[in-house]
Amino acid sequence: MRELRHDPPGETERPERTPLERIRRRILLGEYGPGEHLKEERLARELGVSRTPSRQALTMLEAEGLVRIAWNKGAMVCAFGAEEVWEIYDLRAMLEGHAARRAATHITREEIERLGELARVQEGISPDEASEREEEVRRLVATNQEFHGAIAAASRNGRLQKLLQRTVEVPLMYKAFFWYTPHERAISNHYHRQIVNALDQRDAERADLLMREHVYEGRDFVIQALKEDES
Amino acid sequence: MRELRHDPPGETERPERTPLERIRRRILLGEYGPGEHLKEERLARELGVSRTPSRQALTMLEAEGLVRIAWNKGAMVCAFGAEEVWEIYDLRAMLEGHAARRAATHITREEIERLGELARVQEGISPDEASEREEEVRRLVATNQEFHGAIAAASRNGRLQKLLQRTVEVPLMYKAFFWYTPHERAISNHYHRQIVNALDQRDAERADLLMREHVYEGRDFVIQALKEDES
DNA sequence: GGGTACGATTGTGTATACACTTAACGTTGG
DNA sequence: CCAACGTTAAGTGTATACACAATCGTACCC
Repeated sequence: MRELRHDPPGETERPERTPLERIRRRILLGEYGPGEHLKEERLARELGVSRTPSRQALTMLEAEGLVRIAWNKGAMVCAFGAEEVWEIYDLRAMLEGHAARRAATHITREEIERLGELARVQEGISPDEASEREEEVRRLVATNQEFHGAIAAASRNGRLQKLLQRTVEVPLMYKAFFWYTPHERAISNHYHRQIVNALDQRDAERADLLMREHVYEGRDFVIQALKEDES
Repeated sequence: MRELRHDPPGETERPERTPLERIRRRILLGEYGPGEHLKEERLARELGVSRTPSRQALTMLEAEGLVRIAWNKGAMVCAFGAEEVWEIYDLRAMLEGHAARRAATHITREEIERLGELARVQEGISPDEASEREEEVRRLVATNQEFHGAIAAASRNGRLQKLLQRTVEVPLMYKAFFWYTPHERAISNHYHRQIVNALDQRDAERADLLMREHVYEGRDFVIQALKEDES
């Protein structure tokens, strides 16, 4: 049963990500639903490792706020109610606004270029493309993440960057884009462009303002969709 | 060698805290200095457990930002330069200001009473008491922590509360209170009182403002002391 | 018939065993 | 003398073993 060499014969590199990343991904994609009990042994089996790394991954995921671990009971995927989602966006708006403010004074010209490019790319991802909706949303999420991630990086505050990663990554964010109508996408794209402009003009105050409002509008939309879903 | 019962004979309860708490405490108290390599086996020995829990504690401490773990190299206690401490206080001011702002609308009368009491207690802890300086500072830190913790709790945002815990505890490594002169203590106490007043009057804007300034002044002092220490 | 106590099952918490990596040191050849 | 290499010691990463806790079902007693 036990593998003497950790790599199975014929598979020299490790193309798969770490257990942590794989479990996180499954949670964010909804493969492990809210409230689901994540048993260490099952995870270990599914990832092809032993309980030790799977357990460690769960520990890290708890620190990230994606699962809750109760003593002698194990880990369960966090379920967020409307109230809690509101709070998370509240935090996110503040943190990301602050990041944008700092970015205005620290960001380089190349980074601004990149942000502009990302904004344009995202505008180019429209429903009338020939791709599947699933794939389209996936690209939308990826582009959006890189945009916001780049601003976090430009804040030049490593801790803020980490905090943001952990605050922004919530399962709902993935679903949110599914619900976006062309109108909402256009508005979102508008804010992205305006934010790039503000950064380009080194206008910290306005970058902060725009980012906060951008996040707030995202919140409004998610909350609304959530409440419709609950009722 | 192996203990069949986890409690050694004669020691029925477990008065000591979990490995995580104990290691964290030692880091914050400076028993494990900045940059020190925390080897899993040594920690395990010192805590009287095996490598498994000690390793898990280190994983959590990394999530808290007190320790950095490099692959196949292990954990080392984070060392913060003046630049990084500045950034941490930057975050703390924003987060704690936000918490105060939210607290102004959510806090109960009993909590306000408690805050007032804590402020008074802290004012009562003065150098001319008959206690030792070590003990005096310990009580100062405890009271101060409870004050700020109570406001975080009153923000009614669990996530914000957790973020604050992790952001606030870092500067404690620098034992700022040891350096506080009577004058600085008086100023700090003044802000505490003013914050309680603002909360009592449900003045969110002012609570935010006061808290931010309070933190900024703490930062100035720590940074100054840090730079004098470096030179 | 229902509630309780007990046992079996399942799952977590911790200890230990072993593979693999890193680095530290000593050795040898230039 | 030093540089390159092999060897060894120390430390991390992972698998497995086993003790303990929780949970659930069942049988027994009232």
